Amino acid sequence: MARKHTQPCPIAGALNLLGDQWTLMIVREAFYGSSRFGDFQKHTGISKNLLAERLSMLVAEGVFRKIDIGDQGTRYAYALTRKGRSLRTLMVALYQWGNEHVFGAGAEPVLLVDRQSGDQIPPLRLASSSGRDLEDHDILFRPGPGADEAVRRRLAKALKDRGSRDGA
Amino acid sequence: MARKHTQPCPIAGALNLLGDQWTLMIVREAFYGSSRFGDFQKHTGISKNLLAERLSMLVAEGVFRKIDIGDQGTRYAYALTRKGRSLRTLMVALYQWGNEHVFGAGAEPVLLVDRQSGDQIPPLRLASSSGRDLEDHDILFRPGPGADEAVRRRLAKALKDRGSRDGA
DNA sequence: CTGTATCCTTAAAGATACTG
DNA sequence: CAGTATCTTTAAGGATACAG
Repeated sequence: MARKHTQPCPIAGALNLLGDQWTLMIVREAFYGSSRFGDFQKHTGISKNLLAERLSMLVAEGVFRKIDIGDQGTRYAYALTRKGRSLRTLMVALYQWGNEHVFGAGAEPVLLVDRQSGDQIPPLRLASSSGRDLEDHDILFRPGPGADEAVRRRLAKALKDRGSRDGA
Repeated sequence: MARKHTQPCPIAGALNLLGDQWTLMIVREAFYGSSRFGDFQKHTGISKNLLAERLSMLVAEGVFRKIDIGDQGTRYAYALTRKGRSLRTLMVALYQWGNEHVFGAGAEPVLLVDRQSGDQIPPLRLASSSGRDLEDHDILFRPGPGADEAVRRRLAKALKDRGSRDGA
């Protein structure tokens, strides 16, 4: 990561934590059941240096917690916290996009299956509170309580740009 | 990007394209309505060098398409393709995770709102084909048609690891 | 306006060796 | 096993100038 984004933006904020080649690979491994330093290293191919730095960052950020599992402090386990487990949706979105658009139908490397039914998990569905399907056009970006002036201006301009685009 | 992942894995594949600090910021700008080189540059703060390289990569990968808008080939627009627009779900997952876990309730910089109802868009819901909510525990990772031997082995081990963890 | 070409600086990644 | 410490290499990022 060359530089951190400073804008108050959920995308920028999430990318500051997760936006590199390794972090989400480590999280993936955790979903696969890895919990030990060596497991993460072996399965991702990351160097020990980087892995140590990323894990401690993720622990500091509350995505993993580090658990001492005895043997006079020479063995530890890394487990996803609630915050880490809540990356589930993001991971599934990545799986589904990668399967469909990087590898394509018939070449999917990993399928997500519902344990109970054995059926494939259907694509994440973007829906309104009433359950209606939403397209790009239906999504509006509004400043939230954490927005600063710059974000407000940006979103106001976005509204205008998209308005004219949709009119064209 | 230091190195591309080589494993046949949807996460690795998606990360090869999107896993850096800038690419998804550019995509975000496109969702906000930007379409011009200068717009992307101004709103993200990326350097011209990098932006040119990223945009041409994204065009080559079919995420954007480049449109000549006259003026003897000195003006272009970049528009998301269907592949690019299908990043919508991933973007929403990032927005929602960033809002909730990076900024937190009451400090969300940008809210996603349904244009028709004006209501906030509810969290993406991970559900089975029958509509049942799915937790981490319910997701099984199965080798797909594009899996190689390494992936099959990895997933077999994951099944075992998670099995024993769930039993503990 | 939309880039390309260079150059320069910094930072990330990788290898190796070592420690509790 | 789970790291830390160092060193070297490589790549990414940024600035500036220039061109169609």
